[in-house]
Amino acid sequence: MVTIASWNINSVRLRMPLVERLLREEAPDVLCLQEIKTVAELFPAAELAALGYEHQVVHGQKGYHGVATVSRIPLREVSRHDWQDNGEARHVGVELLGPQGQGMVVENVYVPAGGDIPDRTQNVKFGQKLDFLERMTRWADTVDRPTLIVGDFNIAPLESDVWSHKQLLKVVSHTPVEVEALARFQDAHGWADLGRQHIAAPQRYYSWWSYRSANWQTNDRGRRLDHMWASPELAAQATAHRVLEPARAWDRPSDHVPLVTEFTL
Amino acid sequence: MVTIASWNINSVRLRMPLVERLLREEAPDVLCLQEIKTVAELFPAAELAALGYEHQVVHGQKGYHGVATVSRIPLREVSRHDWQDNGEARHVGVELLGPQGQGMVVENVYVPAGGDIPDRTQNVKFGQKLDFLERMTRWADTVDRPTLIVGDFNIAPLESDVWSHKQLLKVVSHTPVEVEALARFQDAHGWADLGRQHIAAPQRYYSWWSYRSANWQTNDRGRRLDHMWASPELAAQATAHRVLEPARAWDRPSDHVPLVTEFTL
DNA sequence: GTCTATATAG
DNA sequence: CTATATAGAC
Repeated sequence: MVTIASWNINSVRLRMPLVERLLREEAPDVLCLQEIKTVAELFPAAELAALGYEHQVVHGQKGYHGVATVSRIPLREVSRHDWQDNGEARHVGVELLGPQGQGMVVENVYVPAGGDIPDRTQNVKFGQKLDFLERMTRWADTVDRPTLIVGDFNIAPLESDVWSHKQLLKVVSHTPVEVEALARFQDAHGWADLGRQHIAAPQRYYSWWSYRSANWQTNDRGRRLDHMWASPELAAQATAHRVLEPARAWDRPSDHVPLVTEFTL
Repeated sequence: MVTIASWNINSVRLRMPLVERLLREEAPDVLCLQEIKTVAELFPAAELAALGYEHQVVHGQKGYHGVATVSRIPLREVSRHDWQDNGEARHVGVELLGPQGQGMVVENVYVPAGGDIPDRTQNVKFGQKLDFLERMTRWADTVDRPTLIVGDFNIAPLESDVWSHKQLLKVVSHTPVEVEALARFQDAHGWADLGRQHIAAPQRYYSWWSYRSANWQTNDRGRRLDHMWASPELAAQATAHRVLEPARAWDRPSDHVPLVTEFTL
């Protein structure tokens, strides 16, 4: 069995106590982090190694974005895509090497948030987000081996992925143009949405609650921005999937919670 | 008996836990704070009142400087001198009104640091510091009732007020021109230096250790920048004086430690 | 080194 | 609201 987790940590240095808690409580074999907000030199490599996650690939940048995949299973970096072509660190791909993971490819991605206005002409960031998705779709066309892609997609595609479909139709992350772009990406490889494979729509499923909303626990204005998607042949081996909602209430939390999937490989 | 404390707190909002600890451990009747670094609206008035310090005068400003005097004894504000004439909040004077303090005047002052270069022509801040002291001296000429002046004077006048007289002769805070300006201020009213009245030179007496010096506890490169000076008739009633050095090692400390003096009034 | 303010991002 | 980076102050 192999367990893989994904978490937008919103500064890994600030939240190492939370990362440690996740690793102790869930003990995933692989953890994919997004928004590490640090360069590789300042990544808490030693602490993670001490916790058993000695295999690490870090694609960081100063202050913003940045992704890292750490593992108890040996792995090697196989790609670093820059789907925006602007130097931002938003993806790293690895291949698991151990007797367990055996050749499985894990793509760790942090899709751009896309700014506030859902219009290419008024908001360049929105255009960049769509461009990112389009280039990622072209890449997906070429994927020819069992692959898992996880991370913060910054899009909640389904109605039950948001607290109010109607009120979020014009809010970046849930607009039809984004949902359609994500659907094209999904179709390009036939990705299986593992989250919804285990927690089927229209069940409530959120992975992110804004810091700005005060009583987030009561109001529950969440969105499912984080995903774990698998090649069809891999999806059949995903035996369990958890959304660690309690992590949103941990001390000084990330605004995202971890997702965990178990595979029988 | 009346106990009066003075402390450059270097942001009162950030260090309220330390202020609370001081108030619980020393229980002074009056606490004079410097460098509160906040406007009066954001001063932690309610917390201090809850600790028994319900009488408060706050002369704050946004981000920089700012002084406040809080007390268990009733008091009234009697002055707010702007000895630099630039709008900075560096002084507030109060009169104690209770049956204990009875008419004692407490002047709370934060003398400008003065920049790095001890030369008026090269460094305007150094000139402003000297101007401040000169105007404060003209004011001292007029003091005609028992007065205590406390605060961060930003000058260490004696050789034993610094870790190395020789190495600090050209360092702002211990230059002869500053020491002479402070001596003129002292002579203008005949202020008694209560610190040195109780811990006589050449004994070591420091109230400040720079954040920048790494092993400040071992190297002990301190300076006596904080003072409590009294009118001659009041000085005779100062029965005890303490320098709370341990406070420099408290969690997330100020770079200054509190001074406490007890009076039999 | 440790603060505050500001700008930018999410 | 919660982050990071930077500048200025001490």
